Formats: sequence, C-alpha cells, structure tokens
Amino acid sequence: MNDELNDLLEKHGLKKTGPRVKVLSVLKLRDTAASQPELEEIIGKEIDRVTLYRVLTAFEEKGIIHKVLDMNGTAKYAVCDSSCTDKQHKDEHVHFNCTLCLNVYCMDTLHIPQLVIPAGFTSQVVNMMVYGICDKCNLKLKG
Amino acid sequence: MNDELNDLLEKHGLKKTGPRVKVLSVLKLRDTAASQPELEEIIGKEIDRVTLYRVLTAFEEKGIIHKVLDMNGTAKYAVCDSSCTDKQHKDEHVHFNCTLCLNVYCMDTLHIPQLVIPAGFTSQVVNMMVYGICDKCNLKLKG
DNA sequence: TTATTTATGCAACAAAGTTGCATTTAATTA
DNA sequence: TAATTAAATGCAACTTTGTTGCATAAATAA
Ligand SMILES: [Mn+2]
Ligand SMILES: [Mn+2]
Ligand SMILES: [Zn+2]
Ligand SMILES: [Zn+2]
Repeated sequence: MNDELNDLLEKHGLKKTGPRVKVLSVLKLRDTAASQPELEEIIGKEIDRVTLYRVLTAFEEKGIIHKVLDMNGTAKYAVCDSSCTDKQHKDEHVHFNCTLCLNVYCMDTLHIPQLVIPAGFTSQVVNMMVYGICDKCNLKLKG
Repeated sequence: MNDELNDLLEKHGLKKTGPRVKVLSVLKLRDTAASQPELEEIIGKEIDRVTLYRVLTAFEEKGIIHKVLDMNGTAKYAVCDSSCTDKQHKDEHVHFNCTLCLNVYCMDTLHIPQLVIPAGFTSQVVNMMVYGICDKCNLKLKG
C-alpha cells in the first residue's frame, strides 16, 4: 500500500514526506470525510497542526482529495476519484451528512441533478448535501 | 413597516426588543443573505456581538429566518417564506453563492430536485448550493 | 556529496462562534 | 400606573477552526 501512496504523490508532483504519506494513508482507509481536527486526533502530535492544514491544502490543489463543508461549516476531506487533477476536480457527487454521528459520506454513485439557473447567473460548481440518518446510525436505532 | 416587523415578532412569540426589530428590518431590506459579521458592520456597535448571534439563533428557531453556509463555512441568514414556523422550515429552494462578490442569494423559484438515496440512509433536509457568477457581477464583467 | 528547493515546526494571530453571569428591559399582573 | 416576573441584553472570557511569518529540516537534483 505504501507504494500506491508514493505513486499517487509522485503522480501529482508532490514530495514524499512523512506527514503527507501518513495523512494520505489515513484518508484512504476511511469511508467518511475527515477534518483537520479529526485527523489531528487520529494521528496525534506526531504531525504539527499547521502542517496538517498545509498537507490538506496541497492535496486539494493537486486533485488528490476534495473538500466538503459539514453542517457546522467545518471543512472535511475525502480522497478524490482517480481522474481528478490539479486542473479539474470531477467529484460531482452528492454528499450525506449524518445528523447523529456527524459523519460526511461521499455518495459516489449519486450524481448531482442538472439545474436550469436564472438568466444572468453563471454556474461553475454545484454542491448537494443531504442531511439525515446514516445507515450505521439507523441500525443502532432500529436494532 | 415597523408595524409589519412587530407583527412578525409577535406572531412567533418573541418580545419586541430594539435589537430584534433592528436586525429584522436590516434582513428584510436585503436581497442577499447576511452573516453575523456583516450585520455587525452594517448596524455598528449599537448592538452587542453576542446579542446579534442570539437574535439570529432565536429567529432561526422560530422560523423567521433560515441559515445557509457560504463557501467559507460562514453562516448567513435570510428571511424565510411566511409559511415557516418553529415546527417546520419550508425553505427548500436552491442557493447561489457568487465566487466574486461572495453574496449568497435565495433562488426562491428554484426548488431542489428529488433524489433517491441509498437504502439504509434516511433523508431529513436537502441542501443545494450553486457556486458561480451572479447577475450583478456578470454585468460588471461584460458591461 | 553538495546545492537547491520545498516542507515542516513553532509562535503568534485572526475570525467565527459560545458560555456564564450580572444587569436591564418587556410584558404581565395587581 | 406601579410592582412583579420572565426573558433579553451586555460584557468578559473562552473555544474552535484556520492563517501567516520565519527559522530549521528534509527531499530531490546536480
Ligand atoms: Mn465526496
Ligand atoms: Mn434561502
Ligand atoms: Zn450516522
Ligand atoms: Zn456576485
């Protein structure tokens, strides 16, 4: 797996540093998006807070991860589709924010419906967030 | 107009105080959503920062205004449809966030398309934000 | 191996939002 | 109208998320 991470960094022209490999490996293993504070808690003081922010920013700029804002306005990050580059993100999928566990899921199979917006306005990116109860929380409730 | 504002506060069971009338009148006159920091700048030190937050929270809970997060995760508020109550917000319209002037517009005529979400997940509220160039900024660019 | 470029760590700062508590004000009651 | 009561306000202190400047360290290139 470490090879895979190194390749991904190299492919996007980023130096293979300890913090970058670590952050990328954590994000790759998750099925929900992670914020800087969450990553800080997972990784511990091994990586500086500021470095974490800068790693995330670098990854986003290169198209390795994409940013989603949760219901509190906190930035959360998830790994991108492999077709993303520094020129263009192709993550036009719906996101789901669980109101119980607060996790943010990438609904990779749900693409965002087309919209006809009013004359005069120009659309660049569209963002769709569904708030509700996720599958795991529903199981806990009903089970 | 002041009568209208007083009626609105009374209708939702809120005391008619100076700060509340002032904030509501400012929000009513705008065509874009306003954040606490923006309102603070508009209104000045006449109203305390914390009071502003509490007025906005009270308005939101009663269904007088609704909250939208802009591209930076900052909460912005706009007046609700008159059918909103403390039981239920009926603001299921699309929002537009201009990437130049950063204003957030309520697209009252654009309702959010229906989505079929995966089994196991339960949807409560759906949020749709279009990022792009607003009509005013487009005019400045082309004009 | 040395030079060069880039990333990291630390300290300090900033913006947005929250909490506790004493004081004031609006609405209610007498 | 005046006293009462419940709620709202103002102020100070705090928290969380995110940024910036700068010296040091590490990765890649020569
Ligand atoms: Mn995603
Ligand atoms: Mn709206
Ligand atoms: Zn959940
Ligand atoms: Zn604009």
